[in-house]
Amino acid sequence: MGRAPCCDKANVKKGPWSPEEDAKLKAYIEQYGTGGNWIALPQKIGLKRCGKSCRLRWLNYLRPNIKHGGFSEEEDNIICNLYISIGSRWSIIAAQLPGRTDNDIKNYWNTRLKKKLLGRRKESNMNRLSSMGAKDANGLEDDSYSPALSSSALERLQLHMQLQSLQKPFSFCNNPAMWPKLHPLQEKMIQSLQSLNGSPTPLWQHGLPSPQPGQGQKVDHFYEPPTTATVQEDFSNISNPKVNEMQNPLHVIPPSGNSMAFINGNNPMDSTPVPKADGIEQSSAGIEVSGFQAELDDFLSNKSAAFVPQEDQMVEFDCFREMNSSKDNVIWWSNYFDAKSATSNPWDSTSVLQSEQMFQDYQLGYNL
DNA sequence: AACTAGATCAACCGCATATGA
DNA sequence: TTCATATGCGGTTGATCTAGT
Repeated sequence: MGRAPCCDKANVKKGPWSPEEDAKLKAYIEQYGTGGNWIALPQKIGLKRCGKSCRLRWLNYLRPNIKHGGFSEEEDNIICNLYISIGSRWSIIAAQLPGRTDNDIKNYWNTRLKKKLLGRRKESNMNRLSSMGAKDANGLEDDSYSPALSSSALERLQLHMQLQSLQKPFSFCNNPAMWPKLHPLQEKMIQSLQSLNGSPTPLWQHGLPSPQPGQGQKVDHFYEPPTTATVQEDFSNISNPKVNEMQNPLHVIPPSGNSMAFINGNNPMDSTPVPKADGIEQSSAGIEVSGFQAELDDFLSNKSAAFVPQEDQMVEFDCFREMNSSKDNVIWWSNYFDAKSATSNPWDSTSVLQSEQMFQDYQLGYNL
């Protein structure tokens, strides 16, 4: 027994909207609003459309102040930074870009920005490889080790970054007043973990920017570039989920639905063969690690320039430089929550979730 | 001019979550 | 608390456009 359809598929028109349909929907909503019921809306208007389709059409195309195309470099930068930080959570990303819809951003990322990133990466690696003779240590021309930062590697890199941000779970927010309150039991657990770690620093403040003089001031960075050592530590931790979980319970916080697949112990670096993606699959975890590690080292040798760019480290992963990335460009993040009011408008239903949803995610982790 | 491949983007689909009875 | 329904979201599809041959 499947789920009941949201509408009578047989009597519902699909495909592109006609100008007449657009006009009807727009006029009705502007006059009466949605009435809080999208499903009933098409009947009221006399449209042979599914309610979901009406909603989508309104949100993505008809509502006021929608911008299409012509993404600015600043917007590119925000999208890239956010994607790397939180993954494909388009609604949250869209909430930071007034007038942009999640669908638009998603399309833009998938069709252009991603290629821009990967393409630049490929170019730079090709250059490097050609200078190295394009052969590995064994003298083999190894197709399986793509000179480009493959999408899977990028994904894993993203996972790593998410992992890092989980180890520093609130590094996105520089204002302690906004840090969520922990359950007393959780605080106790963290205290005991601190004593386990022998760390005098509150665990969850590791990696947080140093306290700034005065709350609400702009911060220079929100992301502490991982060192190779910390990366290796991460993966060694991952390879032992139990220990990992004990040492760092925050690893179990899922930042998004489509990532952190190793939460249940299915970490990407264990010996289980991973699906082949972009020719990077290796039969042995060691090779997999070394391949990815090489990419990761390579990337990290640039000190995650996207976040804390340094002149001499921006040669390869320089897409962010192209987008005028600088430490100033990540300031928006410190104002993430303040931006909510600025970017919300009565028509922008997607803005509503924003920070609440992010906190829900983290709270979910705490509730585990 | 005709064809093809790749790029783009609007729209659909199914799932997860929220909400209310 | 449970269940049904509505909503929101991200992934995917397919029609259309564009550039190259």
